[in-house]
Amino acid sequence: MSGGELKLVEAEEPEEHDYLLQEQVGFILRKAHQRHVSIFAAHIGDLTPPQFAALAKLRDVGETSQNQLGTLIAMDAATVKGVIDRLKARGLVELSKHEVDKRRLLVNLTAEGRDAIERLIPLAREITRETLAPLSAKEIATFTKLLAKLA
Amino acid sequence: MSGGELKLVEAEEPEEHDYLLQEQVGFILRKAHQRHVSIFAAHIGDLTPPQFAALAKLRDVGETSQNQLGTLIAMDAATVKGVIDRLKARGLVELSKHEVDKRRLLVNLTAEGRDAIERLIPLAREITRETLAPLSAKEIATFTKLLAKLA
DNA sequence: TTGATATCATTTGCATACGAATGAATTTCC
DNA sequence: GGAAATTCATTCGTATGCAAATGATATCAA
Repeated sequence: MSGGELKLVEAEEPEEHDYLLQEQVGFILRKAHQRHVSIFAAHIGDLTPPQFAALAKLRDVGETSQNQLGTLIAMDAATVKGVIDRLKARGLVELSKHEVDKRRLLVNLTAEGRDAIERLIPLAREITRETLAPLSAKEIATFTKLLAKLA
Repeated sequence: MSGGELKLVEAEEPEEHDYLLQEQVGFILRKAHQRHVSIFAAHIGDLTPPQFAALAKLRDVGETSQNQLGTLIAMDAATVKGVIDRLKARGLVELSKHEVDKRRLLVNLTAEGRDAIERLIPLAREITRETLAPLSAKEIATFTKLLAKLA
């Protein structure tokens, strides 16, 4: 009977597993993110992706509260504080108190910060290009659309 | 002349930017990863994704050196050390010295670690399912294939 | 065989990332 | 108006993640 034979074959490969880490989205997502960060670092060595995100968003929206900025770039309050502290220490952003709502800490680009982000944006375009380089133009469109659905 | 009118319209929207952070792969990749980690934590609260990855891979390959394990789960030597230290402190893995090559530190699951990973794998399946829930079956196949190309 | 290289692991330093606790200020609602 | 709930920000603790330096061991090659 084939049932008996199958059992014999299985006994010869007891290490067969039905759960493969390499196939789980979470694991691949983590690796893809790692690769992107590595590409980023190769092009922009003196700024991290979160720091760049903060500057780029401030360029978009102008002065905002630290918390609001955090929401816009998907960082919780504790994380965004550290990022802004470091940008402030480097003179790329400046902080001020909100006149009306005394809880709020306003963040804005300095002249130097504005120069920096304008200078870095072409490099950021290249980083995006290089990150997506393994895909064709059509695949890029598909991938970006699906990824956005998951984010 | 329409050229003049266009200039006027542009002058009314001086904040127009040609670089949008929300559209960059790196930024969306980071958000998608964040969402996955959040889903993971909701299902498996007492283990992080990297810790789970280490256990799952040890289940796959059996005893290996710490460095080799790091390669298999995409972690550098410094990071994997911290992960293994914590798993060892919780009794889920055990360490031993390689008999021949004295540089190597062998890592293996304990009985408790094996029980834990077997128990967690069904939850991990559900985590993968929930992470991909915004996509249809066909989209999942496409997305996974493209994501793997980027990782 | 020995000197140069390479590999394995550890440590240090820095930068996210987030939960939880805290305090200050504001808003809501009765 | 005032208590309760909410919002903004900070701090603490824990856990990745990686570069760089270091030390121990192993391998390679002249």
